Amino acid sequence: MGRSPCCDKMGLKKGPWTSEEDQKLLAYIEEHGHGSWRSLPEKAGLHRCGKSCRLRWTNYLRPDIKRGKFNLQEEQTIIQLHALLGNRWSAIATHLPKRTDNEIKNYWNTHLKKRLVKMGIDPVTHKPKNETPLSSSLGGLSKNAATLSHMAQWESARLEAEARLARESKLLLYQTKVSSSSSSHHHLNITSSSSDHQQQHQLESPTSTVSFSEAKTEFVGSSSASTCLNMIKEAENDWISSTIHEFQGVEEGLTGLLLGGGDSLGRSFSADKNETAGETSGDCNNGYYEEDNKNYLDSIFSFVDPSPSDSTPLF
DNA sequence: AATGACGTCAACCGCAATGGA
DNA sequence: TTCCATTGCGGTTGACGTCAT
Repeated sequence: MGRSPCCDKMGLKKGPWTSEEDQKLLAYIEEHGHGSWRSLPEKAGLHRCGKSCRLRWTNYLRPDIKRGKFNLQEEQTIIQLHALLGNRWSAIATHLPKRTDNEIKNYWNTHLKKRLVKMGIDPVTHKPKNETPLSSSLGGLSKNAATLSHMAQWESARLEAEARLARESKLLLYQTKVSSSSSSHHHLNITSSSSDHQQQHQLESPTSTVSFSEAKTEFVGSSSASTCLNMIKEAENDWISSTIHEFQGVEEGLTGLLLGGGDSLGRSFSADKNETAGETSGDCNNGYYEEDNKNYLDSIFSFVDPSPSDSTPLF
């Protein structure tokens, strides 16, 4: 299997994008769609490899991207989905529609992972690092863990299929719209009837300073494609909503854990005391963390096996 | 004010998956 | 079925900003 030679070509620019490059890429995609990424740079007059262009588009220039701080709901969703899916960033991103996989990955690595580690939870397994005392107190942990693992595999496969469908649908939708709006050079119209609200994103690149106030994203209808997307999105949202809802069934579980997580990211929480506890007590505050860990595990295992409560089983 | 440590995140690298010929 | 070009994905890097000393 040969590697793509595009990145090996000499003379291609690398590194941060300039506003001029952003404009060129944006203008080209608005008018023609991205088509083949490999041939795009030449056609768009960019001295970049196609891969670099694709990355810049998907991670930054795309109009349907929400930037800025993650809110509590998003943080919870990421942690919950990570517990299910592991480092499947693209699958996780599917359920945070306006966030890119790269952004989620970065956020996890720089914020959420550290928070879990600080609480003595293994960010890979989402289990306490020192499992022995806690697991014995919980009882049946290994059985539950196996169940969780099995379910995660099943869900993982399902999510992949869903993500693929959603991607294909979005692509179809976008291409349809681009071809029908070729007269507009500065207004990028993307249609999605699944979106209740029309949003105008004003994005400002930390690298370049291109303003997207002109790249108005207007969601107008392309009926068949949008209907298709709608259906997929509704099904997806139904599932993820019920899943997250189940997951959050033990309210003091993850939510409590997050609220009590307390590190520099406590910015979104009013958790001064917890921050103090987390940072000043170091690894000594075992009682505090054990309680958190138990809540955390409770939330996961309630999700896996809700039988003790009156929750409806998911499967 | 200087500088070193640390945190953040855009961008790159390279492998895997996919799809068309 | 096989080969190969292309795309997707996740891990990693490095530039830049901020904070601490």
